[in-house]
Amino acid sequence: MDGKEYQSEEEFLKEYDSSQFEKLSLTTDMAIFSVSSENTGNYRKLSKKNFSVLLVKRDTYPFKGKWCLPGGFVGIDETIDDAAKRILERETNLHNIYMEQLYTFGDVNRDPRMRIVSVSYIALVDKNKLEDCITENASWFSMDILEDEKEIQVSFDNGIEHFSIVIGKKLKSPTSDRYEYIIKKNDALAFDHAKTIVSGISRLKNKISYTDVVFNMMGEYFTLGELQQVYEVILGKELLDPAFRRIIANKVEKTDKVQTGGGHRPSALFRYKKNHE
Amino acid sequence: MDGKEYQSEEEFLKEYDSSQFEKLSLTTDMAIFSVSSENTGNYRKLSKKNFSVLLVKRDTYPFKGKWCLPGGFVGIDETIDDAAKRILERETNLHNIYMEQLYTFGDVNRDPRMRIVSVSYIALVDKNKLEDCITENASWFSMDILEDEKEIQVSFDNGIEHFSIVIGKKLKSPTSDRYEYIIKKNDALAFDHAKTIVSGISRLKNKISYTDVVFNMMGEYFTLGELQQVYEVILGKELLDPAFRRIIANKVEKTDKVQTGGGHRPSALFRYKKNHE
DNA sequence: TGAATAGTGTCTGTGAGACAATATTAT
DNA sequence: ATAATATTGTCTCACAGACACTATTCA
Repeated sequence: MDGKEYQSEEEFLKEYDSSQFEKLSLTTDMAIFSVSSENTGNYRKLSKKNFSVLLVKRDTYPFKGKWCLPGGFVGIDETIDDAAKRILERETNLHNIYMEQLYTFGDVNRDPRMRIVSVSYIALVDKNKLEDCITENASWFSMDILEDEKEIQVSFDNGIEHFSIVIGKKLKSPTSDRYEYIIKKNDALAFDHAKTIVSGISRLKNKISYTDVVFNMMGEYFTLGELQQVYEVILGKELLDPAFRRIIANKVEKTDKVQTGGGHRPSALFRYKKNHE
Repeated sequence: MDGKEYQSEEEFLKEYDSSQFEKLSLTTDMAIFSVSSENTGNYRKLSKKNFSVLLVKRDTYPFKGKWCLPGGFVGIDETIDDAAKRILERETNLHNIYMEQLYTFGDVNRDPRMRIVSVSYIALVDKNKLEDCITENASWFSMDILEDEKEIQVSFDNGIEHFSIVIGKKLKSPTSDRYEYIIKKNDALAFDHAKTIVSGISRLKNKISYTDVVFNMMGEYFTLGELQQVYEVILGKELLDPAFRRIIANKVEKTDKVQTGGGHRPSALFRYKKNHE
């Protein structure tokens, strides 16, 4: 595959439809993220929030019984974005979901059936609409993430099943921020989707601090405490109130609505301010 | 392509090899960037630097006579990264080049021949080795970039030919930093490579400020003035000396070599410091 | 009343922007 | 001597981290 030398671009391109370059199958897989809430029992306390991902149980070989990301094939007359959108809507029953291309995985043996290249996406779902998008075989898993210099450990839990993965990280180059991920432990996730999930988490974690993507996970109205919890759960660390409020100050606008009933001072409801400076 | 409803994941996956999902061709295209130098005539002055990209002239249809990014098909038994590396080495005669995946372009009609999806990469070449990698039909073009809120204009020049493109930008979502690019003017570049180049420029422009990727474009030894020029040319703006030196202070280490002969105070030669804090 | 969250004030240190000043060379 | 770059000093202002304090609700 590698040895042949081409004398010119012309010669090379002439071979574009030769049998040397067999066509292959293309799929898209989506890491659909949101933040789930869990009651604490204490009426005063806020609900515990969990960074969550939507997984689908495979009931056919290969990887029968394992969990995987929602995905499907890209049609020959269909844009990759369109395919991703189609799959997203089929899997969540929701529309107008935020979605962005993540990475294209192309290892030769990532699918045992045949050569399949996967263009992965991340998608973000309103945390108040988790219930609306549980279709057959799909389930939200909360994720507990432990990360250090060398590896990432993620524990998944959907209330019934529990499993965890360990992924090693290695910088692709000392000059870059790109990691090569190596699956060290994975009993429950199909294909290379463990890598996709970890890449997606990393993308979102970065992006939350320099874009407004979080608001795709919020309802129209939200309290700042709620918003802060979402930041904290994604970043995996606690934030100081005043600092947090400074950061998001010009991204949101206060409405005249308030939220009461929590056994504590009521909180103002805010709204995302589009086109802020 | 869109209408069919699947009762289950199983039913869906059963069809994985059905004719509904025809296989397609996959290529990779590379935006290979570097910084070229141009003599100023004045012995005192530093050479003028230009942000540059390597283009290849097509001598076959479609787009015969147009310029395009180096690229080629991904083999059925070949990783996408391997294909990219193979093409990069074929096109530049250089090894150990920095390379990272950029974006996967999958519009249905992006290639007039047939459905071809392209996984694009950016690559960065040592600015002292530009001459080493001019193969047949390939040429370095310097780029003059004018950017505002709505569009990007890039003028290309290789000393013989000159042309320019205009690309409109539109945020894909108000919450994101992702742009959709629309080609407004393009007479000289084949396929959708104008978009690829603009995406690549944008990626590099961002990445230069939070990673060390610049050093892939520098030789082993360099002066801080030279390094600053490279930053300036990529960022498209001038930097203040003290600020710049503060930023890169712990990324580089001073060597005992100096560079003289410039009609001005000699400059210390620095080296990239790997594993800095 | 007290537990819990909501919301604000302010001190401090870090770091970027800006400008000024000095150093050193080849012609 | 001069034009050009090399290099360092320092002032100021913006902003993040940290901590303290006040406000308000409901079982």
